[in-house]
Amino acid sequence: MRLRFAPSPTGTLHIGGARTALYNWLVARHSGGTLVLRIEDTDRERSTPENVEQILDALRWLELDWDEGPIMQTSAEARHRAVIGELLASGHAYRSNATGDDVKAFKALHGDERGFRGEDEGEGAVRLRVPDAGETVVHDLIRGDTTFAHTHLDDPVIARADGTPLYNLAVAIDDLDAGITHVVRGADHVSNTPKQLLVLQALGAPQPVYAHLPLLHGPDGKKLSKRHGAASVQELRDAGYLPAAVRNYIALLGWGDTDDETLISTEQLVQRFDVTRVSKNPAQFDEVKLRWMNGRYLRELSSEDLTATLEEYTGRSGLGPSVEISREKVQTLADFWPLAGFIHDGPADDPQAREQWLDDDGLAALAEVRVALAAVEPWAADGLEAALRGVVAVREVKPKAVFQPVRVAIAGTTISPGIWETLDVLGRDESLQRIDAAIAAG
RNA sequence: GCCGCCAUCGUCCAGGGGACUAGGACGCCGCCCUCUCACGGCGGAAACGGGGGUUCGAAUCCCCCUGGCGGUACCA
Repeated sequence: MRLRFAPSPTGTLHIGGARTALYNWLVARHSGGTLVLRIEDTDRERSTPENVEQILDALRWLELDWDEGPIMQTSAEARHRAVIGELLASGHAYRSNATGDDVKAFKALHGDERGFRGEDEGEGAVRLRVPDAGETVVHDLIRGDTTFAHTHLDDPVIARADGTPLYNLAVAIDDLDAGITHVVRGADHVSNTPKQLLVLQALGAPQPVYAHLPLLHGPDGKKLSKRHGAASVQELRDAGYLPAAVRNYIALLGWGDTDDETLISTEQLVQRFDVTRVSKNPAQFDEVKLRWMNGRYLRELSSEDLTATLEEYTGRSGLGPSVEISREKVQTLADFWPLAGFIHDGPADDPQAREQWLDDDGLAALAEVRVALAAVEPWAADGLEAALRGVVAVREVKPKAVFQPVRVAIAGTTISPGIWETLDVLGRDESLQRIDAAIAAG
């Protein structure tokens, strides 16, 4: 079994493309097949080394490897031209100057459901001759058989007038040459498939097995785009998602096991994935669910691993203690710094929080806290909690009336990790200093 | 327009003639926990697009309609 993944070289690996890559990868790993990576484009302008490298980068981040490639499709143009010549010589194709308008005119004359048939003019674009009778049926692992009557098919253009190959010719030939046995790709290609099959048939070549994946849409049912938040794996990476969580989530977009489980390790995915069970319905990408899932994966990481991941993500070091007290509160890597950055960079500036909690009552409470804290020995969460609760008891107020002013004093905002854990991490000197500063500012 | 595909909670997935009072997950709502934000726990609302068939029986099979999507390029 040989599969291929052929992303377009636009420099962005869209989520749909990522899922296609994942599914190919899962099938290959599950069956011990070979996965070939091909950068698919007949347009040299777009296939820049930078763009290709970005695609590869995204694939590597997802931790999807390949067995052969990457191969640039554009490098095979000579072969494509040879095939075109062959098709022309055998009468399976012809040259014609017919334009899109000519095709429309033909249909107006012969009826809308009648496919375009051109004349051999000896020059112009190369069109494949579709047989007048019969039909081409696409056998699909996911969708079953789809029949296309030849009478409905237009003679497709397979090469430009200058002889450069077009997509439907190029993919067919490239897959053939690469010995691809299984083509797993997006459902937007089903209508193209009969054209590719006709090329193969004209060449007397064997056809691969197809599996067309349902399309992916954004939350509004429209095409997935930046407007929906992250739309590419590069954006997902920047947004602080874990590759394992992304793999898990994306695998479930269009596929579900007989079980009702939703948290499935990649190892399990490889073991259980069955392309024939892939859904035929288009799916919507829902970042909210991905966030939830990412949080679950984040919490499964050991503190050491989480710290290392977070240090790489933020570019900071010495994050261990603050990560430890924040891990229950973040869903993505990006959530960490806004929550706990104040521990390292000093209190945040949130005037509203100060105004609300550092009023006369708050300041009075803070002053008592300052005294109580100074006596704590040793400086550890347990003793810190006891001291703070002591102040609450003496002042006979709600805990919040004491804790929030302290929080605002040390964090600058009303949201932070647990208050005594934070004081613990901050240390005696820094904590008292921040409280003093808050009292002085008030 | 034409060709083709698809149709279960708001979303993702399960159920593929009787086990369905349609199941799970995210989200939402309520309660509990609670120093904020979260985590966690418990409970709840929430779907078979419509109409015809077939059948003793249809979410499940067939047809029509509707809706969505894709293709219809000298794009990929």
